[in-house]
Amino acid sequence: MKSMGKPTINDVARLAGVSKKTVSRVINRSPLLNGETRAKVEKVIADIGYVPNVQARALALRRNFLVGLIHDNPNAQMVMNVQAGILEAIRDTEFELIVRPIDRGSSTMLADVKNFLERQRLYGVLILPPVSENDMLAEVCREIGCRYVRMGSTTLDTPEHMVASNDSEVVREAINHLISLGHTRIGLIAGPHGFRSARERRKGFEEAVAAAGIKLPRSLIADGNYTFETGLAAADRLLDLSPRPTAIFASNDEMAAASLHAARRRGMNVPDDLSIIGFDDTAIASHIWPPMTTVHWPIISMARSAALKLLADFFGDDLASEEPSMFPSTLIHRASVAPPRRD
Amino acid sequence: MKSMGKPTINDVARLAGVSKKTVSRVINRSPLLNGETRAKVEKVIADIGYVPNVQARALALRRNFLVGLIHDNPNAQMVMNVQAGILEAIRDTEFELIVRPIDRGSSTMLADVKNFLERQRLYGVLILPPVSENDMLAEVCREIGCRYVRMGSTTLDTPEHMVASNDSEVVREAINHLISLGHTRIGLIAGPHGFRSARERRKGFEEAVAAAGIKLPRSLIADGNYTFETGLAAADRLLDLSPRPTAIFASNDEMAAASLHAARRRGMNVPDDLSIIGFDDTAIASHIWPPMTTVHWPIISMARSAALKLLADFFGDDLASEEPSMFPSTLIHRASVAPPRRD
DNA sequence: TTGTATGCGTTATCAC
DNA sequence: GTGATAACGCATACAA
Repeated sequence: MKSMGKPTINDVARLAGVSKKTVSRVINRSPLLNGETRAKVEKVIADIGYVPNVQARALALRRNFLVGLIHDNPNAQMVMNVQAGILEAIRDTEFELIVRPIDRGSSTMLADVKNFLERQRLYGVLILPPVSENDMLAEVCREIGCRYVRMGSTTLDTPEHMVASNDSEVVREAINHLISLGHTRIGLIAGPHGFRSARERRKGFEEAVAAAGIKLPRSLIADGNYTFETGLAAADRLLDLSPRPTAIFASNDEMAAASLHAARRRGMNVPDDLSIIGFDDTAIASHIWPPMTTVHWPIISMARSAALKLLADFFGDDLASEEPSMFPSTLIHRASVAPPRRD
Repeated sequence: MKSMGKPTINDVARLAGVSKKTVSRVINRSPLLNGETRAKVEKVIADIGYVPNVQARALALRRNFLVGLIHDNPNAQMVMNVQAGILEAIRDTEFELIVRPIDRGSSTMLADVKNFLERQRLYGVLILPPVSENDMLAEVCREIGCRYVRMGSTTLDTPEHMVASNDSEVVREAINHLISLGHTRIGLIAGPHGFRSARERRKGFEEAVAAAGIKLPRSLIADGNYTFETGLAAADRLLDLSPRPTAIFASNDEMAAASLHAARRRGMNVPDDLSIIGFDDTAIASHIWPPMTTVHWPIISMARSAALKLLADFFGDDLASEEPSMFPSTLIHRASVAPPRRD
């Protein structure tokens, strides 16, 4: 009896009276296999509790059954949501999730990622914004032959490599809502330059304002960095203006929460003295007081779908490859918006 | 020239005129090696850009260079913080992080984890609360021979397998602070039964109240589940009481934020009508208005330290094994606490 | 449909 | 100190 330790494919083959290759075929669901043989092998596998060795398999296949998540410090809640979506997609499969944060400013970023992908030989990677907007990164994946799917705020790649939302459109809708309520002095807290999502959201804002024939002084646009602190500074700049804006659209929830914070710090009332709309619909939006009107960004669904796309040829194309590539965001009405106060 | 694709250990051996094993010794820093031979091999490695194949290595060593994170749905911010801490510890090493959420109610949980560990052959795993409190899980790790470090709110294991905080102690301090301000009707929103952290925090609360000679009607303790929604319900129950509590200690920030939400929904003012203290010091605590007094739980440091402990024998014991096992939490004073209003 | 021989790239054994 | 050879456990090519 050589069956020390964990049973291997050899043990199964010996006990079932077949060759290793046959066992291998059973495991990999080869279609051309006698039903009886298959049943016999499967019984042995179940009996002795055989589990294929992933390392050996990875070596032979030159490929791991790991899904990578590449991201560059967007906010915590978003990364968690994405992870939740991916994990939902790979639940009950043999895939596992490996997390890889990178430093988008770093000059060695591309080389780092390349190194990472070559070393780990992942089955595929999901790339989050904002790094997902970097075309060279996608090019690296293609070069190496690593599957990839990018997430973003607008279409960046072909459908099988992309899952996107329609940010500019939904922001237009949000701003129109403010305008229809009577707001004309609306401030924008923009996201960081270079972020496609920031550009798209700003574009939607500017288009809506322009379409309504409202002229937009440059001072009503304050730059933020998607963080609470920069949001606070931007909101303060906006609220120092005279006349003050009666509404603020912040390019993400953190900065929107910061606007609320800044307003209340000055003793202002939301929404009576100031209406606020955020973007993302993260937990904080519904947890703060008053509950905040915001754009629901279907990040979990997007991530799940992206993961399914990534695994399309594993699942056999039928389902996964038909995953949608566009996920419309929607405006969620809560309590941080009201008509402007009559002066 | 057989050097297609990526260079292997064979290429290095051939070019350097030595055997594979010698190259292997260089890679693994074997002490018994001629300095000249080593230099020669290292030059070739650098010249052709050889990188060891992790899959082959994993197969031969029966062990991967992966660190696992096992957790069961604590809040998002906490998981992200832990990931940040781990990633900080393994930055610039060959280790990668693999994330594994599990279902603590599931009857197959232990088997699932065992399966996961046996399949992936991780270098080690970090276990987050509340599952970290499950001794059988640790036993599974030991059985399999997988390194592990548990995180928790009190000592659960030997120092090399444990990183803990002193929850009951710091909660006592927090409650004493309320009492010193003149509060005598203090409500507790407890965490879920079965969570050690919940028990520790409740213990600290009860001890402080008892020590001050305050009698604690059962009605002043409301059960929550560490989620915003259950916090909301618990806070409502507390605020429906007559007389109302003048202060609430919530066992985590989410429930504390919910208490603030509930109070403001009734038109109450925080801290004038109600003082609130939370636990964790997650982002929401400082982002909401008023900024919330809470207990800072040094989760990132704990996670980093836990990861270093896990990698202790890889790094060579000197540094990592001296990582502290106890991380004291501290009370952060912000604006959600004030003396009780005179009736 | 099934079996045989061989490769994947590393580490371990045990000689020299 | 160093090298030949055998694991490690699975998949692929090609035969049968």
